[in-house]
Amino acid sequence: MLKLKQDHSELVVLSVLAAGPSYGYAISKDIAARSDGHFKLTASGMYPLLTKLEKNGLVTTSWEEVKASGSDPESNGRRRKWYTLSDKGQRHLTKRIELHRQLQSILDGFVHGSMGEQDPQTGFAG
Amino acid sequence: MLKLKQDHSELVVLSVLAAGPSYGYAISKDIAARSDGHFKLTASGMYPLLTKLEKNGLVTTSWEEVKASGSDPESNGRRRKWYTLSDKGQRHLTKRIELHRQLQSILDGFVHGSMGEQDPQTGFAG
DNA sequence: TTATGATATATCGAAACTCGATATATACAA
DNA sequence: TTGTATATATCGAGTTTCGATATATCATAA
Repeated sequence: MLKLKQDHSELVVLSVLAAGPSYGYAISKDIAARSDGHFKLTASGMYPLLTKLEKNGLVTTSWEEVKASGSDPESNGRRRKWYTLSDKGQRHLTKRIELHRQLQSILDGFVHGSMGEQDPQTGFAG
Repeated sequence: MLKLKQDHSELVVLSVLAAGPSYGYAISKDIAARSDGHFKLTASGMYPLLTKLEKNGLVTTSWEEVKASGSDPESNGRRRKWYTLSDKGQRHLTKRIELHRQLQSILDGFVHGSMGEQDPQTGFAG
């Protein structure tokens, strides 16, 4: 299990939303699935983050009432809060990715040669 | 100026020490120079980090008295605290780099294709 | 019917981290 | 003697982290 800092979480969530609107729980499952379980963004990390993104105007939101197939039409079903990447969000993501790549590039300069013998192509020794 | 989180700072400092022993101030200058000023690890970030590394046994330390060339032999000069990467520290660094590369690899999977038209080789649009 | 797990959103709070400001002291050059 | 560089270190207000907790619906099987 790899730890995701908020910075990385934001990058991943925005990237997921760049593919189309989604909601907290689905994003969480999506991240776990697409990382083979290596990344896990739990509720306590997800919702404050989504709230922050909304507050900063990077996403727009809307509620969906999820009715059960055979349920009472009068009853309130589960509620889903959908998040859609805004234009501002897309621009932010683009900059964020540029910054991420720049960081990696410089970081690699430091890391390079600090590991002794290992395959530089894969980054894994075992 | 790119922000370095403690995780990254630790990786960079350990990588610097993998090249040979150094001390706080020199490491700080080294990092600024080798990153063309993009990374800056200031005293308030550096010393707590080095103390933590020492506490965890990743580095060993020793003090050096830095005498001025023409100074009174009796006077106390400046004091330098040298940090040397321990075997445990080298093993930790190796694992840390593997983890870093694994993280990047998965992160790239999410980021890939979230930027629209741009050169995937360099990661920079402008 | 009941209980177990999945779906779904959200906050709390203790611990850890961040980073500019601050403190202290020596060395050296203008 | 004044300013800048060298050198280590802590303080503290603000932010981040993340397991625990709370609430409620839905689906399935015992």
